[in-house]
Amino acid sequence: MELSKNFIPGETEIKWNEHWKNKGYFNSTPDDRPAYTVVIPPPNVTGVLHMGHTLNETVQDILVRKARMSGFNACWVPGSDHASIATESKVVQMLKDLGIDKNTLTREEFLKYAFEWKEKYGGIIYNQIEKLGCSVDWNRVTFTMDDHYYKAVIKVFVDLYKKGLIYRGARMINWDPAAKTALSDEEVEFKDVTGKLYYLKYYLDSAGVIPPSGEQEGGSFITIATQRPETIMGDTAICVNPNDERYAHLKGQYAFVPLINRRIPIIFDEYVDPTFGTGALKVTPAHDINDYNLGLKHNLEVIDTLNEDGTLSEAAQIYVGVERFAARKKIIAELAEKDHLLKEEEYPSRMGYSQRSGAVVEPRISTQWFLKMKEMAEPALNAVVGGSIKIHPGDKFLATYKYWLENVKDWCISRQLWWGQQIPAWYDDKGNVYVGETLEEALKNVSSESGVVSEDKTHSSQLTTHNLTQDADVLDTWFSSWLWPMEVFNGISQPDNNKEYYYYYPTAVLVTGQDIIFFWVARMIMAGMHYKNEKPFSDVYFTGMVRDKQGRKMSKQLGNSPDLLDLIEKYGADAVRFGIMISSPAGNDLLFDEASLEQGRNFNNKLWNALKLLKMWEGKQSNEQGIVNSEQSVPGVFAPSPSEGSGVRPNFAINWFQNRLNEVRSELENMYAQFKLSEALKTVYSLIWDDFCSWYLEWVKPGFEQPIEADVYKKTVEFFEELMQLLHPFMPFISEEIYHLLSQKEDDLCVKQFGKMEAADKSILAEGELLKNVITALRDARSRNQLKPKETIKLHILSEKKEVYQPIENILAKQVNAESIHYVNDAVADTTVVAIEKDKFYIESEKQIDKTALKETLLKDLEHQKGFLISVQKKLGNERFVANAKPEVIDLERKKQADAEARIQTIEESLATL
RNA sequence: GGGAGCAUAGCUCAGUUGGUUUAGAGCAUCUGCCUUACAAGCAGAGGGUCCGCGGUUCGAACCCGUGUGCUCCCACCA
Repeated sequence: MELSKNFIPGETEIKWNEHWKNKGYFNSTPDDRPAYTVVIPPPNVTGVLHMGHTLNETVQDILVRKARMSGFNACWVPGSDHASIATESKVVQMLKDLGIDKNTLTREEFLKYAFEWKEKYGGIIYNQIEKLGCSVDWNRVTFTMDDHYYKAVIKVFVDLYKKGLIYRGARMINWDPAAKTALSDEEVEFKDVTGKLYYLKYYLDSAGVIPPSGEQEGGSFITIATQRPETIMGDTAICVNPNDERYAHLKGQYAFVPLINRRIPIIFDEYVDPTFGTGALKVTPAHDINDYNLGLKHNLEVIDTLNEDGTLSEAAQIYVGVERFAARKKIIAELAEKDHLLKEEEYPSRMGYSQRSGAVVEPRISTQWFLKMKEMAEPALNAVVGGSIKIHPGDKFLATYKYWLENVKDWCISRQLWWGQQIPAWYDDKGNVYVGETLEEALKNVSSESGVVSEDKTHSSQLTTHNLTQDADVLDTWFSSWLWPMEVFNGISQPDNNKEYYYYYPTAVLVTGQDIIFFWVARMIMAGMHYKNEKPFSDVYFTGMVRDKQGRKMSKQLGNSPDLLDLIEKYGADAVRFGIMISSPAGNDLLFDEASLEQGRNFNNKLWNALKLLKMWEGKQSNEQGIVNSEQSVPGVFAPSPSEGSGVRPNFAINWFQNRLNEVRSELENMYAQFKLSEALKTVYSLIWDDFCSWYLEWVKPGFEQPIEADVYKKTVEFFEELMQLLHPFMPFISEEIYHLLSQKEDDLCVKQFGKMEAADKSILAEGELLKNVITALRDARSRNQLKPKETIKLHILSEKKEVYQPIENILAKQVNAESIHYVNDAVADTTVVAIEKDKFYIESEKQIDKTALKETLLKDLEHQKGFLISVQKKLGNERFVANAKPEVIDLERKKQADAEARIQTIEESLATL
């Protein structure tokens, strides 16, 4: 079989994706094995996967594949989120481009467009997930507006309403004037901005009757500082601190709102900070949460001067219909003109922006539906604080989580949109509310606007379904996503006798971004605790944010957000997965650089070439399995003395690598347990590249034109297979491909179970290290003496423990290109000497050696050793150290001392021979 | 304003309850190699006052205090 020069990912990926799918490997049904369930954080249905998703999905796939290969019934549920605001605004924009105004459509017409849009673009993310190699169960695809899911959301709403946890009321909420909907507190993002503080004159009504004219002179006034002069028309009071002597004389007085000359009272409240601004505050209950509270306390009128689209309303009297920020400019100009503007100054402040539309959020009083959070929060808090849900990495987020839940406010769950689950509440013309999963059911559950649920038969008998109108609003997207881990198994819609629900829930681990800890993670825990009295997942793994290599957030404007499919096209899915994982320290932000994908591609190539090497050997094996004696041994393969009794002769390289594998497998288990996936990948990478390719394969490599011993070949193939298995969760395609190319097989790697773990033999590993050190040191010496790789040397070893070197001398000779190895008892003249521990290696070559350079190297080493010896001696000379330190620590120090002394002696002797 | 976290090689990070050498890895850099798997490679090397200061300890990158500089989260001061 002819193998291509380099690994070609494209075809391989398609081939294995199809094969895996045909075999149904990733489809899960409950069985006797323990379940390992992961639910994907559902991406927006019409979105595309960005690098953050790529990281997320890769992490999940690694965990799921590892579990699948470790005896678990792995089930990874894919799906997508209807993302009400995001999708609706996209659809509205699409309609606009077609020349259609949403307002001219009926709800049904609009939803028809929206579903068409969803059908058209909803498949993109699924395609990307598949291309990336994600081993999800495609039979379980769930969308948050699927029929059963829709019903589940409605069911939960009705249930919580009946329990008195959901209520409707007029409150100050965050209003998005662009999307024209209410937002939850979490959907508002604050940014620092430099605003301006305007100092305005409010003339006092000393006489109590006559409104001052605009150009009034000499009249007394009170100065108010405000950032938002366009809201003055909504002012209904001026407030000062009762202890502020400057304003004590204003008790019972009134002032006039500039421009419109409305008369407002001056009130006193300790809320006002006398040291801030002028110590006097204008109170606008309709447009500021604090003012709203003050208004409630002092029974002030509420004048809403803004329309829902952010333009000034009729109530403003002036600039009606003008957009709020344009109105601000005009009002400032008019205030200045009419001598109401004393001064303006720069002022740093924070402004709230809508997470979705980017519009500046307007505090607004509005009637909305709310979920009481205190009751929901406590079990969710205990689940994490009590340790039954573990957050990774560490407990970096524990404090944040705890603080949020302890101070959580009620959740505004209604949205003035059409795309989503419509609130199952109906109203009659008397203001009564009927809540139920269906209209018929709702009729049985009438309640007054603010009242409690009652079974009022008189109402229901008089009313028919025609008299009622359903609430036009839909529910917040997160009010559906918080049921995700349950409802993907129909746990809410059909909880009874639901085998799957009991088998798969709670899920194993949730992998998500730390930015949605409140939106989603905390609320899923709430829903889980409330409806199943069981956590939704045992572990939460937070990935960091993906940034570009300069540390900037990825964004369309900057053009630094690469297209996933382009990257897969260019480097291959395995390389993309490798690249993003290798640069991804758990929980920290990741600086994305295409260079790491190149590294992944290069790694593919390395694997491919190792495969090619083995395929070359495959046809060239010696048949005398286990019979060849050491004198006739295949060059390059060391054949040590037969092990007692067995007749099978272990080979040092094989023995060493077997133990390296054992050692690394146990390290990997620890890393997986701690979700240190990036480190795990690094470990596998290094095991393959360094230990296997650079050392092991070179050690067992037969000489030119020589066959490889059949046993050795067989073992090497097994090692390679085992390495592919370790690599598989990270790089599924190439590992599966190589696994099949190595030998004919019936099974597939993606479902091959890991073998038993074996303990590693430390002494063999130590011997391997010694061998590597000797080889490296000798190569370094060669390099310093400018010996060409082809120039051979004669190696003389001066050691008290020949028996250590004899078994590995074949390997050693080959690795340092020595034509012979001799053991000596004295220094060899005119050679380069290398000292390792207590042993000396003399390199004899035809080339003249550079004594100066050699001397320099030895002196440098000597200096280092002496310095080290002093530090050790200092320690051991310290009585208190000897008295207090643990015996094993002292022994270690003594050994260090002895070693250092021996080495110093070796080096000095070597110097003497020069 | 409240809270959390970070600071180790040019860059990105490891460094397990304080003692396995005078601190490791990958990338980048430098040197030598077209060696019959791989130049997307091989071999080798250089590079660090573990942010500053103080303390605890026989012993500190690690624990404590303090200063400096970053990052994030939360919060209604006009």
